[in-house]
Amino acid sequence: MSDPRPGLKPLARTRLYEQVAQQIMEWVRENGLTTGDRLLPERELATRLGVSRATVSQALVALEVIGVVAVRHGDGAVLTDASGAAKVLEALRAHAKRLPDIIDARDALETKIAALAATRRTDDDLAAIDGALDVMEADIDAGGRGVAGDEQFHAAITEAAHSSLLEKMMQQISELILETRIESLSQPGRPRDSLAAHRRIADAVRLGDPELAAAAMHHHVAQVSDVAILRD
Amino acid sequence: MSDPRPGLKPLARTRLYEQVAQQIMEWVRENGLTTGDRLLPERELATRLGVSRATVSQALVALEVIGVVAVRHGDGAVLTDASGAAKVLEALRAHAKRLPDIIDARDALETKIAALAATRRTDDDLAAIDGALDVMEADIDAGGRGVAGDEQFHAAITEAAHSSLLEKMMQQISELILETRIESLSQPGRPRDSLAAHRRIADAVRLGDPELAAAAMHHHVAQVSDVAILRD
DNA sequence: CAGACCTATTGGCTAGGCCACTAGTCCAGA
DNA sequence: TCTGGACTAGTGGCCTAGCCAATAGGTCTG
Repeated sequence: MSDPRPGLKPLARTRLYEQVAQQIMEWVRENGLTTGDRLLPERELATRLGVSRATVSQALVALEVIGVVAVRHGDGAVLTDASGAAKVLEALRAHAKRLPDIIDARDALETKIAALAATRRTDDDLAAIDGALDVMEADIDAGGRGVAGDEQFHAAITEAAHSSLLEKMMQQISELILETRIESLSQPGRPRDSLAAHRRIADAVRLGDPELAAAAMHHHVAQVSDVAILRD
Repeated sequence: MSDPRPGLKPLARTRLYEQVAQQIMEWVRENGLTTGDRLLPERELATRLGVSRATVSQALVALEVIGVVAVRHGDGAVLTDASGAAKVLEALRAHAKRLPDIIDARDALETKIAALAATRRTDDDLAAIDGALDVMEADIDAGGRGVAGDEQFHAAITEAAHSSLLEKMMQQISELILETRIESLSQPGRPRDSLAAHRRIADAVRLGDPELAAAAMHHHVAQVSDVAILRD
């Protein structure tokens, strides 16, 4: 592993683990490995590539972060679907044009999130939720539409559900949701109704009643969607 | 290094480097470091965090791959995107792929999907669903576990919901499900029971009763998840 | 003052080792 | 027969110790 030409190469700075990772992927491609197939053991990769095991390990970390492989203690490194989260997200956006779809997805996620929040919320979570409601109310009192507080509220509820996966999925569709949310709140008289609906959700979460929370959230989403659909 | 949610357990296996990366980014945020600032030397990080330098190096590789730091030989590791600090934590957390989270998400999506399928299914959809049940039953009669039919069934239900967004999200989830091998674990040695549960869902969809369908699906997911957790 | 030359500091990588986990095998007991 | 436990081989996880290479910043010299 010696640099062939020490003379002129200012930017050739590649880490060894990058080359190793590249070679591994090349090997995978050449041998036509697919999802679920197991890579060679670290020790063998190390000897075959003429590097130390630590470097191979770094390469696997890189591949793992990228999402190409999953390294399993005591078992080995297996290939996972090469279509990373980025591609999924893109596909998501491409398919997400229809508003009703967005509403369906939002209902699915937020209803469950509300139920989970009711059972898992900590006191801190509750404080955050109440804080969001205060922000929303203050804004509405001042003549605003409470958009910021609305967003903050849903973020707080999501946080209180303590489920990273659901949180991630909510983020994926959050921008899409924002549009419908703004439209809804721009209807006269809506902000007050919306605030009340949020209060009902918050109360259910406070009580720790998952079914009530889910029902309240479902009602809220349906209410908001009404307007969006009418205007569609 | 405390898990925020103790009650639920086992799959929390995180690599040390992930924790190290999280702590580094946390430290960055606490000290208000921004783009261009230099991190502590690897050796010092190692001693401060009580891990080996190799592990710190792995963490830096991960952060480098994500794109938040650039490691410069002889100089140090500098932040390239301080704004990404929050995202990193979340990405790493998401990478932990905890089983309970996946179950939560699956429940959220499939319940809604079942309800939608009940209201939107066409006759063709229904035929596909019944076909999947037939496949499952035949397989079980032949001594199999009906895995293929099971997959087919859920795909048919998802199809019947006619929501491309939810479908995409389910695809995302199913990848995770496969990775954590829930599928294999979730075969409760009693394929007949599983078949019966599927029948109940199909019947509710046939009747066009969204609430019943949702309830049946929820029960099914809960049943499957129970087994997975118990057997772990 | 400008340039060459040290030198401390830092990352890059290796070597070797021990431990923990996984899966398969085999054997004893119900 | 079948279940469950012990054993074993193979694997990744992480550590210790060390040397090499690059960088930055000082100091020395002309």
